[in-house]
Amino acid sequence: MKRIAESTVRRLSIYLRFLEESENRGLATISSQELARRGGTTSAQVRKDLSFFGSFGKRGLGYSVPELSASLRDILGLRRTWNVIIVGAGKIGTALAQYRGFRQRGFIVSAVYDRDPRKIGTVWESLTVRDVAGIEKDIDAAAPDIAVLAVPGEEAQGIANRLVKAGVKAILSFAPTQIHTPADVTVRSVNMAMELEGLSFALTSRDRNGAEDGLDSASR
Amino acid sequence: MKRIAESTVRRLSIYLRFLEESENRGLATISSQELARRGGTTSAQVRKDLSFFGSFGKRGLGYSVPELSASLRDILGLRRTWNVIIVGAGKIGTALAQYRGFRQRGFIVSAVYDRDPRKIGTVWESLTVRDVAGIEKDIDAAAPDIAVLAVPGEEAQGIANRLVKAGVKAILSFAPTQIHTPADVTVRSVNMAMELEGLSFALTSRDRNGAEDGLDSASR
DNA sequence: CGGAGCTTGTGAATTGATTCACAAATTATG
DNA sequence: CATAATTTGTGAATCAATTCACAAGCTCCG
Ligand SMILES: NC(=O)c1ccc[n+]([C@@H]2O[C@H](COP(=O)([O-])OP(=O)(O)OC[C@H]3O[C@@H](n4cnc5c(N)ncnc54)[C@H](O)[C@@H]3O)[C@@H](O)[C@H]2O)c1
Ligand SMILES: NC(=O)c1ccc[n+]([C@@H]2O[C@H](COP(=O)([O-])OP(=O)(O)OC[C@H]3O[C@@H](n4cnc5c(N)ncnc54)[C@H](O)[C@@H]3O)[C@@H](O)[C@H]2O)c1
Repeated sequence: MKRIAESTVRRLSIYLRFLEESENRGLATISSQELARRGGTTSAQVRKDLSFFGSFGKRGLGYSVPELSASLRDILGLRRTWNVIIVGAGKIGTALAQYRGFRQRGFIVSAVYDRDPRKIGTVWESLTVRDVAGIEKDIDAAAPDIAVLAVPGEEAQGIANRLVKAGVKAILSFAPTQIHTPADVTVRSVNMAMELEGLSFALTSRDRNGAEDGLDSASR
Repeated sequence: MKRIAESTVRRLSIYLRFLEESENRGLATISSQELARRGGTTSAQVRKDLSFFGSFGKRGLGYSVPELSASLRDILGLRRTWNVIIVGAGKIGTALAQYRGFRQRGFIVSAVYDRDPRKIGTVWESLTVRDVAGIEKDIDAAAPDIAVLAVPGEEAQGIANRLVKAGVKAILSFAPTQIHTPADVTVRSVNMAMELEGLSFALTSRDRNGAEDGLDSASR
């Protein structure tokens, strides 16, 4: 099977979100053009993205909203639920653990870990913060699919190593440092400082170059 | 001036973070190779990225850590501080407002807004949550550089419109919806559900294709 | 039923990003 | 000081992603 670009996968997520919204509004069909308009891309891009996985539309008509929704959920692996653990019960870990958007899409937070004795044992909505010392044993027993890293930057690589050794194959990191893992472990990272620096760069270079040098109008 | 790719700017941020770490450890020089190893890329990529902005190294020796740090801060617009406001004093807005990493890099949160009367007026570390109704007046007076959007998805576009109208030129959104703005406003978005879906896709397609189809070993 | 009007799916062309590869510059060494 | 060992900076080549452009399929309407 062809290798799918990360940018394509990101767009599929965007299309799916808009499709679900359209589904709720009772819309029956949608064109690549409309999908593109809302997703900040072009209709050719939408069709090309979908074409990697098959042929989902009807010429002259567009795509059936419920069918394309279902196909995208299938492609993205969202027909099942995923068992997620969070390491680091700090400010960001807490926000994530309580975020309803995850559960709605099938990402079930099953455990939260920390190393601070003052946090271990505290309870948030049916989740008890556990001691990170026992994480390997827990991973062995429960085989979580995805681990979210919400520990300070200096700790992140060390925890990632432990997670990988214990068998975790997918990591979402919020640490502002690069995480290195073997090739069979997928890592995504969200680096908020980097995003702000991207804005700082854009604002600065806009000024430097005098006239507006307009980047995209829709967010990536 | 040449248009700089977003991927290049992201990598510059990564290089800078590692350079600052090296600076703290007292390292005097560093090679493109070492920078690449830590940043999860190649030495040619590092040199190419830097070459868009000038020539910073010494052949045979590498780059002076403090000089390259300073140049990158300059390029990224980090010699000044930036005035940041946060809209939405919920779970994620709270975490962000208290995050020390932002201030350390010169992003100063000057105000937080919400529309919930129970939240308006509450104080977090010297910041009082203000009523979003008055945000236009405040923007007029204080001209914040960057607005962080931490409101529910349904509210995000509406707030973005108000911000743009009031003159904001850079937005960092955490809403899981696409934000559309005129071309002279830069938007970055952090969509955590999308990141998890990317992991779901990777795990699923790995399974589907039997053998490992290894993506990158270093996070993007 | 036939033609006008859309819209998909997809090779081909184009644009963009990364990697290669090597001359030029510098340091280290004997 | 000459030679070996590094490492940068950058055109050229390659690889990847996006856009173009159009044949083919479907609907709708008279
Ligand atoms: N708070 C934010 O808004 C924000 C924004 C961007 C990035 N981040 C990043 O997210 C990470 C967490 O940030 P935070 O603000 O939540 O920090 P925090 O200090 O509030 O929380 C970190 C938590 O991790 C725990 N911890 C530390 N080492 C650990 C270990 N080895 N094992 C298990 N738990 C450990 C600490 O006890 C603490 O509870 C950091 O890397 C930070 O840079 C946070
Ligand atoms: N909590 C998380 O970990 C998390 C993770 C990913 C994404 N997000 C996204 O971040 C956003 C905020 O999430 P949250 O979990 O903090 O939600 P939340 O409900 O805790 O907070 C949202 C806040 O926005 C305020 N608000 C609503 N409409 C407003 C308006 N028009 N003007 C000003 N304030 C308004 C609400 O009063 C509330 O305080 C959402 O879009 C969510 O999808 C959150």
